[in-house]
Amino acid sequence: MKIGQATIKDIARELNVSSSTVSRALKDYPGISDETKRKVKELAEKLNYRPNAIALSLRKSRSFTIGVIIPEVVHFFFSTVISGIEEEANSRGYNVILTQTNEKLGREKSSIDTMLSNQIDGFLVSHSKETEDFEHFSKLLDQGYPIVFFDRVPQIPHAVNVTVDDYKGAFDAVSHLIQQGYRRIVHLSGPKNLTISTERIRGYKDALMAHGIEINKKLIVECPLGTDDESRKTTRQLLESMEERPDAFFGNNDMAAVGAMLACKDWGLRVPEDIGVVGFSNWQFCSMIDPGLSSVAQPGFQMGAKATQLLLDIIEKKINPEDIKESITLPTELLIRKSSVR
Amino acid sequence: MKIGQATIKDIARELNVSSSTVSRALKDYPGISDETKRKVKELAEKLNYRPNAIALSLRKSRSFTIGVIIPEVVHFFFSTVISGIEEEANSRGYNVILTQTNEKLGREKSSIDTMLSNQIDGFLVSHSKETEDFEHFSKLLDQGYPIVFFDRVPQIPHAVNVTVDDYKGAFDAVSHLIQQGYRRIVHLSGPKNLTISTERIRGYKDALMAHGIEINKKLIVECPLGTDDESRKTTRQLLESMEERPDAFFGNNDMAAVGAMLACKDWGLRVPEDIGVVGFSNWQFCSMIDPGLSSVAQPGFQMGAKATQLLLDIIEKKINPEDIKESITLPTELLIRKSSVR
DNA sequence: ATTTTCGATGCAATCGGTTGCGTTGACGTT
DNA sequence: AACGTCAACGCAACCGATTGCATCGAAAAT
Repeated sequence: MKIGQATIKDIARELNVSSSTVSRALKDYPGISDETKRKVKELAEKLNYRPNAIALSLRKSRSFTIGVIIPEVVHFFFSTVISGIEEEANSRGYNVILTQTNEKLGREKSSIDTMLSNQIDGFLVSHSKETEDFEHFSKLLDQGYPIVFFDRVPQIPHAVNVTVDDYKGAFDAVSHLIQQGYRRIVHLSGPKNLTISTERIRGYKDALMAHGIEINKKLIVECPLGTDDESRKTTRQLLESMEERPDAFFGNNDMAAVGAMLACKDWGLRVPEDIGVVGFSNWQFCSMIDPGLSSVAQPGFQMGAKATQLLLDIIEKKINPEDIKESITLPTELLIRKSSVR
Repeated sequence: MKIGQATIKDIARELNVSSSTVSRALKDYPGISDETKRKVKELAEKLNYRPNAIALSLRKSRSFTIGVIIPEVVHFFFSTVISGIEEEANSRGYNVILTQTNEKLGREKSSIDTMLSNQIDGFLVSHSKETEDFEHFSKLLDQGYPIVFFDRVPQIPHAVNVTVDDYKGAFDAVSHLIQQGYRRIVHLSGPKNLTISTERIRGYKDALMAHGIEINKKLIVECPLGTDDESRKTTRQLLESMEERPDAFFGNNDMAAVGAMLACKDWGLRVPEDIGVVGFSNWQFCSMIDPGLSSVAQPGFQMGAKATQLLLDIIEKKINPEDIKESITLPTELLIRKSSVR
């Protein structure tokens, strides 16, 4: 494109050979004289020749591009995942095209459409909060398109999923709170239609049960947005309405945990003396706030890299998606800071 | 691609017409009978036909894809910009392909190469910290490729740049500190080869001078990494070594400001009573920490959207880059929180 | 009845690169 | 001299869609 991008034909014309010869010379095929190869390569260098990837894509029906569909870019965890994706894809010679759904199902579907038009070689998907029906994905899988889901994974049999160990992360976090002597532990949960949310709820419940603490459904409060403002309000209402006040908060994410922490401070409670708080994700700010926020670290970069690695292996037929029986689960790690230690 | 993506030829064969007829029927060209149009569209719908964007790109020498080159994805400000880019590009029918340089000049150059191979229609660039020579960009401009630079803009005459008003942001921040009675104000600056850094330094100096305070070069300390750890150490050293201690910190970014704040707390100083702190960027965590961090907000989303809008207008020849005389500057806004008010 | 007109459609080149197969000519062999 | 061998290269089809320029047949005009 543009004025002056040299093509194989330009080289061929200049050297009075056919374009096939140029093509073969550039790729060191046998059956081309060294002399010709030399001349072709020289001229290619001089003209600053760059193969046209579009033409190649058309011919090979391969674009060496993968499509990433993600709820939000401005999100510490997701941006970390993107970084991992970008690194791995780049090192294996693939491009990354990116769309964010802003949590809208409609944009998820239209993203798929434009990506299909662009002949991408495979999808990396973390679905939106609105997505409850996964047919638009299973249709793609049936048609044979490679897809790897990460973090927000759908309930589709035989889908290749990469997640972190949400269950164990939650279990560890809540166990830690219990060991520190907290008993009435609130879980500020995520939307119930997300597997990550239900897994964390499961971890929360199991940790309580493992320590002989009865589960009180009133202590599981949904914070669908996951913002600090939302959880701040929710927490205040909770403190106002409950006869016996909670003594700890386990947030589905760090923003929710911070919101709870701020609400408790507003209410005159001290963290960690009166209230223990643990978050999930280990966002950057956890170590910057006072007191430092304990949090369950999720390896976002590794998740992106691993998902990409799987996808490219599937695309390049190095592995068969049907051989992957269960979800890939990456370990989480509880990082203990001041907010939960008394 | 893949098994079963229908093409125009499939439709043509099935209907016993030529592919030209199908192409024209789909686009409602005159000269095709209504009957044929109906049949073609019906079958296209049934076969779930999607035009092959790759073939179109080859034919038109246009890919409807723009390339974004950015230092880091995991960065609140840049991810916000990406979000703006993605929104604007998407709404105008363009794809976004993304690469991060991780602040490496080499990756900046290789990104350009692969993007050129992929026939992208234009570039959006924020250059790396390593980049001090801009020839690889000016060469592209000479060849006629549309480029819009944002935030980290190069010193190339006639380049189209989108920045925020770094100078005024810094000027306002420092003026505010002075008004609050702080006098010995340290500036934790960014790398000197970035225009954004030098502009902020200029704003810092001018604010001091405007209030009749002498500039002390020892109070301008470079924090090239811009991490909280780095500035925490730098600040500690500063507190240890100076005979007359500073009473305020203006950070080149929020991380640096937080680092300073933490170091001061470690040192037994109170914020804002003993030390005033102002950051730059207004990251999410500014309102979550205690005390809340005053900061200069930069409109990242708007910057991304504006830069994309300009780029697409140049690509579509709606505007001529040469008509854009000066840099586009977006307003900054000082948000005052507790960290700088006594 | 012959010519003109025009609606409806097909042919073939094109974008840039790849690749199976055929062609050419120099050389060696019998 | 006649034939086989092989290195070196060209031809043309192909990937999917677009588009200027035929072409064809039937209705309208003469």
